[in-house]
Amino acid sequence: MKNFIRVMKALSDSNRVKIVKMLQHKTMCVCELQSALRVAQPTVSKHLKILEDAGLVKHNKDAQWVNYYLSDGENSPYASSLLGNLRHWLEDENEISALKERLPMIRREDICGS
Amino acid sequence: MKNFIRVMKALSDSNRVKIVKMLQHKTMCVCELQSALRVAQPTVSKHLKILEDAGLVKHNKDAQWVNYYLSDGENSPYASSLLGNLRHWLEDENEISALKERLPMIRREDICGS
DNA sequence: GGTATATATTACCAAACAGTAATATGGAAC
DNA sequence: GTTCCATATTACTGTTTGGTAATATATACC
Repeated sequence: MKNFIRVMKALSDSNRVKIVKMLQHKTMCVCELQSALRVAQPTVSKHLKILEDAGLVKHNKDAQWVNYYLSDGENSPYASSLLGNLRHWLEDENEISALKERLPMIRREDICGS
Repeated sequence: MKNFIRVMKALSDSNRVKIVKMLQHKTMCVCELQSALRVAQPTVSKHLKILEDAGLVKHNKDAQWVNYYLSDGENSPYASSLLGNLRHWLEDENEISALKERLPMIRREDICGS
């Protein structure tokens, strides 16, 4: 039950859902996500922790950057199923497609290590 | 997006998930749900409103009782999908199976109109 | 009509949550 | 070493949420 609730809660916030939808297109570091969502950096870090605790995303370190990417959900059938559904869900939402269009312009080199 | 968030939020609370799992077995009125969950009556009513707003349950009136039952999710692909998954999800959880065992003993005649 | 009962609504409280600014951590580059 | 930069953590704030008690609504029964 707790794991199920964790996944549902993680997907109950629009900024976290946006993060998942963006990570469907590419692995992103924190500063790229921050730039895409236009929120403060600690806010992004906190959201990522919640998504990771729910088994929805993972990360690995690349020098000073931390790259986040979608989990395959191997450890949670709930995460796995929802991630699968989210591949096609919300594709037509303006909030999401607008983000998707901006994605190619959001590059680490232009934002962080300027 | 708003509808998706509404469904996720609705399923982010263990008492609401329990209500859904119980309604998989039978239509129930508020006082039966209250007795099963052991919470105050307004708490149940509030949870039911949240579930209904998300398109997960429906109700109809039967004299002074209000019977709640699972929606078929026709108005929300998210509700529909989650309700489908919840048919088999959480079946092995102690919290859920304990409730299920008590279900036959929870009868409107014994609780409300005593 | 009046009373009893099932449910919904309101008003309120404590806990959880999303957000921020300030600070700490840790690796890269010098 | 020191400095710089990306990220995480802490401390705090306003808002949301789950819970309750008290009250309102609506229907059944007399």
